[in-house]
Amino acid sequence: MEPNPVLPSLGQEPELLKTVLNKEGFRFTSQRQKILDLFQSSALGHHLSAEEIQRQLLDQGEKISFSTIYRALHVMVRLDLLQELELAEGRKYYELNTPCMDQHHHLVCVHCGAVQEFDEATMTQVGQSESTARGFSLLNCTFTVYGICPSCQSLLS
Amino acid sequence: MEPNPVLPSLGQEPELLKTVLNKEGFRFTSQRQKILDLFQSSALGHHLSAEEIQRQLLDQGEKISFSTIYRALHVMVRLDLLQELELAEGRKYYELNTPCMDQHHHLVCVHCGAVQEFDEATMTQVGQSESTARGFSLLNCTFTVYGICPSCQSLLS
DNA sequence: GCTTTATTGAAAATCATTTTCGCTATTCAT
DNA sequence: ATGAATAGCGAAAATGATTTTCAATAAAGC
Ligand SMILES: [Mn+2]
Ligand SMILES: [Mn+2]
Ligand SMILES: [Zn+2]
Ligand SMILES: [Zn+2]
Repeated sequence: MEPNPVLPSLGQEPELLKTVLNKEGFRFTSQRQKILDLFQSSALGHHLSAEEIQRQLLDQGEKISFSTIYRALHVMVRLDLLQELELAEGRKYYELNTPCMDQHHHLVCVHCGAVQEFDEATMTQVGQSESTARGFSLLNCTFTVYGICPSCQSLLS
Repeated sequence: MEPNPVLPSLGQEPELLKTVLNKEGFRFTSQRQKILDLFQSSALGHHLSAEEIQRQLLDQGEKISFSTIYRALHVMVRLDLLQELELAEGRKYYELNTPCMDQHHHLVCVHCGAVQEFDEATMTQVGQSESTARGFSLLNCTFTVYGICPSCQSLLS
């Protein structure tokens, strides 16, 4: 559960989140700051769903409604602070956004839901070349590998 | 709208779908055959949602309920006849399954929803090596590139 | 400070998908 | 073929994550 030391500390200081929000006509609120803080303080490589965000904030004494959580997530995705992921069925996950060049990808255990991250420069290149080859302007690309993790393999065998 | 000439003609003859179903304890029904037929007769590279399946069947005079469509889709995914895709928000798409080695990937226009397919052997290799390196048993991997297609670019500029 | 209006929380709405249940149709043994 | 056992069907209700509504609140900017 260490704070992420690698990423630029956007929102680490309240100043910055407010600046980014106001630049686009959004308002700074304590709820949005708390949600961003949660991402900044959660373990590197951890992905949060709306439900987990609400539970964790509640654990630290902050009661925030789902409407507010979902609205905050959408705003932060639009501002490129967060990235939305479709790792598992039924719900979306969010993580701090990493600059396009350092994009990472995911290996998901379909049995227990464990997620591992990996970098692969090749991916971004392929995504880039495929999209330009067809005249698309690239927004982002996701590479997700589904399998069964070692511990689930031993449980199932 | 040509029938797909490349894939093995599973279900092209009623015999085969029945065989595959019965082998796993499922029953052959006319609804399941009609749904599979729809995939076989739709254009290569076309992806169908449950709603589109119902509409297209209705257009050809076959009324099938959503419960039946969803159940048939799940069965056929379990039997490896179909593959489930998460191309766009909010709904799932299905397509005839291609053998693992010939897996293809998708380029999606986030504005109009247009989908293009591309092959990229590299992907499967990376998925394979990443999963074995971490002790995962690989099930499948998806590479999806999001962008804006040429015609939407000109509309928006 | 004061005005404007974006944001909030609670509750209701949405909407793709799943489940329930009584009836029908397929399978398989006779 | 015939019949028993039961998987699958359709209609309608339920589910569950996400979105919207709306009255009250609180940022932003002058
Ligand atoms: Mn990640
Ligand atoms: Mn495809
Ligand atoms: Zn696992
Ligand atoms: Zn487009």
